[in-house]
Amino acid sequence: MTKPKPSSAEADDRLIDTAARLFRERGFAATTVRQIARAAGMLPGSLHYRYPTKDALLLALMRRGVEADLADVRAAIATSRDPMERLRLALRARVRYLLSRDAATVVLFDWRSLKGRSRDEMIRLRDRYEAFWSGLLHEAAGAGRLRAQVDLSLLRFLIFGATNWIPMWYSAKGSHTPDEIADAFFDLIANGTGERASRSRRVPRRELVAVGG
Amino acid sequence: MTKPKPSSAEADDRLIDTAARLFRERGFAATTVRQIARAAGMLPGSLHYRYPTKDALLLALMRRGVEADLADVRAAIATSRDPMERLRLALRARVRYLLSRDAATVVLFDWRSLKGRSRDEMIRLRDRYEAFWSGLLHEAAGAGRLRAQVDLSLLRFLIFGATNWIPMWYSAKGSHTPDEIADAFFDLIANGTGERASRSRRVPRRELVAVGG
Amino acid sequence: MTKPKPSSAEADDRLIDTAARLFRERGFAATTVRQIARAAGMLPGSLHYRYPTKDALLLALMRRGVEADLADVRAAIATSRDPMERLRLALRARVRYLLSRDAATVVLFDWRSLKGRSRDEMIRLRDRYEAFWSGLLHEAAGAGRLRAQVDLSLLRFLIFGATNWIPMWYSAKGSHTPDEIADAFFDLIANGTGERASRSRRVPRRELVAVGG
Amino acid sequence: MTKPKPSSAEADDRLIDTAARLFRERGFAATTVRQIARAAGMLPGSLHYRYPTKDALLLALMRRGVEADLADVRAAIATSRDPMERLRLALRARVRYLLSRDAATVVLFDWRSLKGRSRDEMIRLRDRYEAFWSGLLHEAAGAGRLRAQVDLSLLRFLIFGATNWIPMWYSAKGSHTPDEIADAFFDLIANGTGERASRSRRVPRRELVAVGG
DNA sequence: CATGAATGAGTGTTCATTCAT
DNA sequence: GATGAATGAACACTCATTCAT
Repeated sequence: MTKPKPSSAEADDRLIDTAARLFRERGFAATTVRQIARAAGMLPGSLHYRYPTKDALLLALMRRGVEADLADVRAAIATSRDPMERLRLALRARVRYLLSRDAATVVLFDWRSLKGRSRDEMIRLRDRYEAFWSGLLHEAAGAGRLRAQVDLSLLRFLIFGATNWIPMWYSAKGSHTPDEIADAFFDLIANGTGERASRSRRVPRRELVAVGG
Repeated sequence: MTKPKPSSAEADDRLIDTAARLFRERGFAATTVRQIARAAGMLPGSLHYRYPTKDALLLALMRRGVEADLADVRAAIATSRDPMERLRLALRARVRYLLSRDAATVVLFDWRSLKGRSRDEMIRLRDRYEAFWSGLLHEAAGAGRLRAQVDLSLLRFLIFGATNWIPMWYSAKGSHTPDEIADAFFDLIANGTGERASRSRRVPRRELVAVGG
Repeated sequence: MTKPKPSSAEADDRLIDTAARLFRERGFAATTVRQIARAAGMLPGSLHYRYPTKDALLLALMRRGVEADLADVRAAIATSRDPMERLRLALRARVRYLLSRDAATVVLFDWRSLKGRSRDEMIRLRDRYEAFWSGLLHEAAGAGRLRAQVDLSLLRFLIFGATNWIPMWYSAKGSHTPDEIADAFFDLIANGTGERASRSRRVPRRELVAVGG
Repeated sequence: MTKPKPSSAEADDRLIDTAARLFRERGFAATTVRQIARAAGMLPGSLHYRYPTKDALLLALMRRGVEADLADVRAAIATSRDPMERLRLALRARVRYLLSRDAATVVLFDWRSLKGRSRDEMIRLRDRYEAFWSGLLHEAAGAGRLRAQVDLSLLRFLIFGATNWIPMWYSAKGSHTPDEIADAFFDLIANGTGERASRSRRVPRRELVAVGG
């Protein structure tokens, strides 16, 4: 029941995935269409048959990326109604996504390569994505789960920065799983680095100590 | 008493600064030497007279960058002996540096463009820089100023990620100064997002217990 | 029945022939790929599509040259079994070849432009070619057709030098055909410039005998 | 009594000699003025101070070369009045000259690099040189020392070719001195390769007689 | 007189893109 | 529909030459 010939959609996927991998490894500008075509088992002409320009390929790749990202995160948080839990789940999904999809890294680091309308579109998508996370944070703040002094905008930037940077140092051979990293970051951001007990001077606060565990 | 002609060192600086700006704006691979030369008010030949290759220019630019960075941070923390204060001052210096020097961003995002020995050298410099920050964190941990459970390595990655990402969203016209951003990040990381007072005052805060689960 | 479009092989030949002509006229280093491309009716990009570098074009051109050379000479001598006749036929073929193929002159005068492996390969081919001629000379010497005192190595160098230099002065409008030149050279080398009759008839002619001493 | 500073003439000589060596090793077009200047211990500007263009340097070098050549050969033959001996001495001087002066090889192989008037001048000098050798050969022919059938023009080309090619294979570590090579060539050309004794002894050897036409 | 920093036209080469098949 | 040979504009870089000092 396998298809005798790769369907158009299959070849498209292969192209997108190959391009995403190469763009992540070397950057968009430093990757040639020949390299992509060869790695995908075709010739430059065939690549351009599917995507008229290199820019179009990048845009297609990024579009898929951000859509899948948002879908993943939305699906992840659907299982809980608790604002902080939803944040934690969103963070987990985000980190998992960043580390499993080459396109994610490409979206983060190569959006400068887009020009004109493509660029505008990606900025629009990024804004939508940020708005979604802002929503999550406001949810938590509105429920009184964040200190009043916290600047939600800066908090979002901190979370984005910390997570977006993970692909720069993460190694699959390292000692942490994506979920462990996400949880550790969440704990650090939620509870801070300070010794709670000493600061509040009071009782042990076991439950909080347990959090990062 | 100004020099009637740009000295060699001045022309060098102008070149480095111009290149850093363009590399930050468009990326190393997407910037042509002609663009750099023209923006610096010279011709391609003159650029190559000073830096034999585009790669050499990138390396020179990065070398200056990391050296100035470490020097700035070291100078900033010298005014205090309190580990947490030193961390806060280091963070301030780091953020100020990232936002004032184009080369800083280039070091972060274009090190992949280096090859061979240049790449090795930059990795060595980066490791030295990370070791310095590790030292700062261990200092604080050793003084009992960080919760024992905190993974210092992940903490460092969180700090690096959050700060390294600032140039991606910072706007000089925005409402925060670099120091305010640094302090806000420091506060978030040190104290977390949770309500301190309410926590010690109120009921068990189950939701937080659940978080780490 | 002519092909409506130049086949790939035809374009290759045209390129090689054009390059050979220009290299012979101006030398390899003094010829630009643009000149070659234009003379062959194409653009620089098309030239590099067939030969990745200027060096590769030179090597390909030389390879063809030496192979055709040796093949021509081998074919020419196959019609005789007399060692001296074979030498004469080889010389004729060699001269004809030198004057009909631009690549021959390029091989002689531009091999210094090759580097690394290409150079090694050409030196290997040249050695093979010289060994072939050494064989022809030893054949003649072994058959007692050369004076015993003749240094075969120097004789070969004399023959090579005299013939290799022909393209430097030969003009198609001149009064000698390639075969006439070859035969004249052969005669001079085989019989010398001296008066045969007088020598065999008369007294010792010491002075001449002494000359070669 | 040594000069404290290199005189203008000394620097000129050093420049010419260095350029001659490099041109011989790599060819004129493949040698840069920077390489020449550096090898001569100066900077490009200083080189151009003495010779306005690279072409002018080549011309100066060649001029010196051909003049010294003719002077050497003329001096060498002055010691004898016997036409054949004079030829032998001229050949010796020519070979010695070719192997001791880089400029000699440059004159032979890089005259194509000259353009316009420089080229015309060198051709004029070359013609004068050839005329001188033609004179030597006519002298010998007029004295009845060459077979009547010998084409003096082709004989001259043979001699020039054989000798001009010597720098291509000569090695100072080889087993022959320049004079030995010259004498061997002279002997071969004067007496040929054939067995004198056998020729006069045996039957006609028609085939060989026929060869020279 | 001599220099060496600076030049800009030109080099070999790359590469996204096209188009005849 | 899909290919791959061919394109030409643009690239990083070279180098003979200039000129202010």
